[in-house]
Amino acid sequence: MYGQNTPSYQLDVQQNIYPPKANYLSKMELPLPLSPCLNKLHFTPKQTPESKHWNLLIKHHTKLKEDQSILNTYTQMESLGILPDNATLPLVLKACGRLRAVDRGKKLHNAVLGTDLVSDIRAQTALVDFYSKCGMLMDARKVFDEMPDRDVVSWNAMISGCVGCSEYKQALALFSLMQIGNLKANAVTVVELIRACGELLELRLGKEIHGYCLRNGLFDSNPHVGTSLIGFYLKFDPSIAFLVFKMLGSRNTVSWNSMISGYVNHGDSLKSINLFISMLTEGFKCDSVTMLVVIKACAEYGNLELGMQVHQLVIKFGYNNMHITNALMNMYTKFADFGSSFELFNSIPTKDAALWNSMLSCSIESGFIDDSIKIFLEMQLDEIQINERTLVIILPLCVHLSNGLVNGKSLHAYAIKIGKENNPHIGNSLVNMYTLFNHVEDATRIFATMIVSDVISYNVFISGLVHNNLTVQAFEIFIQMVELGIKPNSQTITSILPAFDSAEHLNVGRSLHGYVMKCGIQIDASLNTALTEMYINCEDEETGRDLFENYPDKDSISWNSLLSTYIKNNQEQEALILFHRMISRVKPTYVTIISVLSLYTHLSNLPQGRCLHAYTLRRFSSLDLELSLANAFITMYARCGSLEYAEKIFYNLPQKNIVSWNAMIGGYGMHGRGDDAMLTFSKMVNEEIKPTQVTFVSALSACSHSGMIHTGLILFHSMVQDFCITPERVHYACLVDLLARGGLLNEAKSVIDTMPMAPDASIWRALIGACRIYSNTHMAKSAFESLIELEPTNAGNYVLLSNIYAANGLWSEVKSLRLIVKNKGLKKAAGRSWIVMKSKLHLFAAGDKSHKQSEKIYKKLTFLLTSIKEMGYVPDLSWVLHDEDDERKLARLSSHSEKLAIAFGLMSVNSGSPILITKNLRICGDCHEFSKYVSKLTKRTIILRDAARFHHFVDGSCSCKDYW
DNA sequence: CTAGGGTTAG
Repeated sequence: MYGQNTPSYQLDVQQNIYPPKANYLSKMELPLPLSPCLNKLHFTPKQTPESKHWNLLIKHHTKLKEDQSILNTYTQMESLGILPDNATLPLVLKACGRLRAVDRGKKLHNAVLGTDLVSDIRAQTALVDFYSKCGMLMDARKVFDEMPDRDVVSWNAMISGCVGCSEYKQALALFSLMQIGNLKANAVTVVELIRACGELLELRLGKEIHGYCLRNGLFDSNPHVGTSLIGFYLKFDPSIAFLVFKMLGSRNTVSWNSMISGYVNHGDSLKSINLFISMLTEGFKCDSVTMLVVIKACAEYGNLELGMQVHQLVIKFGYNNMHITNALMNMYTKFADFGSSFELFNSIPTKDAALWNSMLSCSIESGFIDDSIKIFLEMQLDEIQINERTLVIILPLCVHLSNGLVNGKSLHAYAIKIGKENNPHIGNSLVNMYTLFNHVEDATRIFATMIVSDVISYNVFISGLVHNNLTVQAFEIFIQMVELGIKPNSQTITSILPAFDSAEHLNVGRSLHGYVMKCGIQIDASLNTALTEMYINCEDEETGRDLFENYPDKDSISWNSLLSTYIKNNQEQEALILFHRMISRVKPTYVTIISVLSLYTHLSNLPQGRCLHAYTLRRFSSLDLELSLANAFITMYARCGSLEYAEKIFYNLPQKNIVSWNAMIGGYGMHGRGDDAMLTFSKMVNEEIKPTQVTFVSALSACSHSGMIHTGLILFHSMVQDFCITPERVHYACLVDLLARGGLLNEAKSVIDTMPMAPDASIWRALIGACRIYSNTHMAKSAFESLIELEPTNAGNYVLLSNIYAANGLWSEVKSLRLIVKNKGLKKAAGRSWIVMKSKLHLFAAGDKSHKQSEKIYKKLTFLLTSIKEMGYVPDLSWVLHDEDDERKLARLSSHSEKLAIAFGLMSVNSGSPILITKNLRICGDCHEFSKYVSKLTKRTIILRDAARFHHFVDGSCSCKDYW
């Protein structure tokens, strides 16, 4: 049977001619037909002359490291019934092991069973190697145990197999057995043992092996030994590793690389760069790995120039593999040179997942979320398998997407599909994602099923709980980790401290501070910042301040944090003083600018805002580098009354993101320019930017402020139908506001009654506000009852209803309302108006006489009132809530804070410039009329920002068309 | 039978 088949095989072989080219096939000596009972064996174990050629061929491929060719050749041999000889079998098996060709290897094993190869020590060793490389350690061990005799190499193969299969303890146990058998370990043995000790973090044992090496002369016998010792000590202490490195007699490129990379991984990039320089000056050859490590060091060290020099070296030496390109990309990303990173990416024709992942990180880092999503999709179009690292990179992006939770969940499903749900990094990212979406239950479930819960997992979970205000749970998890012996690090404390943020938490906060000192947790800048914030929030400002002032290495984050704490606590003066101290010491970051900007925006301090703009252009060279900064300036200019500047920045942006568009649409809306808001909205849609929930809030309220009821309704429907955005409570609030202010009170009410979630206070307030315009006291009263159920202690709510009663002359109702407020001990916020002159803030309260020029201001005010009365102005006393005689009411009305501010503005602002006034509450109706008349009388433009919007008073009319 | 190398928490 065998003989008959032979000719066809000959043909096959001829088609695949290999060297040597001798016409060996014609000389082929056909084996004798085998007896049928031996059929199972299929091959003859006999060696034939031509089998020598095949074996040579295998050796040839081995030399060239062509594993696949080895297997192909072996396939040919198999079909010819030729067995590899004693020297070749190990080569084939090794190739099978490297290629994880389990079936081929097993088949080969079966084939040699019963042949004399079984008793060959090299063949058996090769089987041990093959099985362990394929992860079949039990099979490997079985072969090993049944071996008739073993030498060091067989022991090494078994030990190495154990290490390869992460069975480190078994590897060490084998070493003991070896010593009992009086067999001397060689360099290969100790290299594996050192690796095992390293993986087990067994410092003591590793040192013993180190001693064994020294005693047995293994330390300098082979550079692998020293290098693996360096790698081992690097897991504990780079300075010990360096001692070993210095003692090394036979240093080679790999040992240098190991030490250089060790320093980088320990965050000591400077040492690693210096070591690289010594390597060059001592004349050692570097290779592509050296460059790879040094690129990482340059990125870490943060010196762009050095990094570019290394890049040039890479080009000069001609190293370009994907690893190098990837490292360079990451370096440029770290330097915020996203363009270079992108260029490198494009320069490579075939990209693997790791390169795509780096491209994704680069894009995310550059802040363009939409581009990042595009890259993620392109990556899949390029048929790149999304791996667990991709997921870890992309998951944090979900929080910024309009359908983020859905996207996050499908990524979660994908992780399960590719069997990576138990990957600790995936677990951490998922816990993080779910907590940010306030899905604490999902996060808790994932955390509970995580196999590896290290410090990082605990930190992520704790900060997630803190994010959800679950202080008690966060603290419990903290206790749990301590009890489990997982050492909290500085980030753990940094994560948990924000949970303790009021005076009653001071003791817990202090004890955490004590814990830090007791455990010797290093206080880095961010932990110091967290402690500072904790003390300030817990009203121990002195300790907080001390911590801040005495910390030597304050980074910009420390400054930014205290700055924003002051801003949050309305300590404006402290914030500004701090800002000026800061900029003389460290370079402010865009976070600094955004915080200070928010302060100026809040205060309507346009002059200072403009100064900050100029300062930023000087310090940051261009706003384009940081889009969020540009967006913050758009908001600032819009909210400080200068739409012109906002537009200037907006239209000059080389690239806009969704926040830019939202800021501009919101800006137009606030100024009552609904048409422009809608125009901008359609431009945005035309540019294929997908509007988000936030966009619709801005756009809907723009319609509302401009009385564009019809447009608003269309927009609301389009949001659901065309943009697939499920309306949230805020959107219903906009809708109610839109309808109610347009006079469709019943329709507004029916929206409230049918909306899928419970209305909140702001929705009821919108309805009540509209009831005032349309004098519907009945609906106002019932809405009010729902409102105070939600917010019983907000004095403003009572004032709102009281206003309506007063306007309709229902004085007894006004009185009883005031009594309720008085009995409950509620205080309403005082009305304040201010004007910024030459960066100085002039603040006025009603009836205020504290201003330096008070006398002149009142004189001016009296003059204005008299003049406009002649033009037809009639004071509307219904805006006075106090039940007094008309004379007192008039006096009160005449000294409202906005009137004082306007009078002062007219006296002090250059004619020609508009007068910019800001009010903390909504403008009073009488003051609104007053402003219209004054603008006509004085031919000045008055721009007033109240709590809801802008009013531009020009020549007797207001931009809000009395619609507010 | 053996040492060093790219992308992964906020």
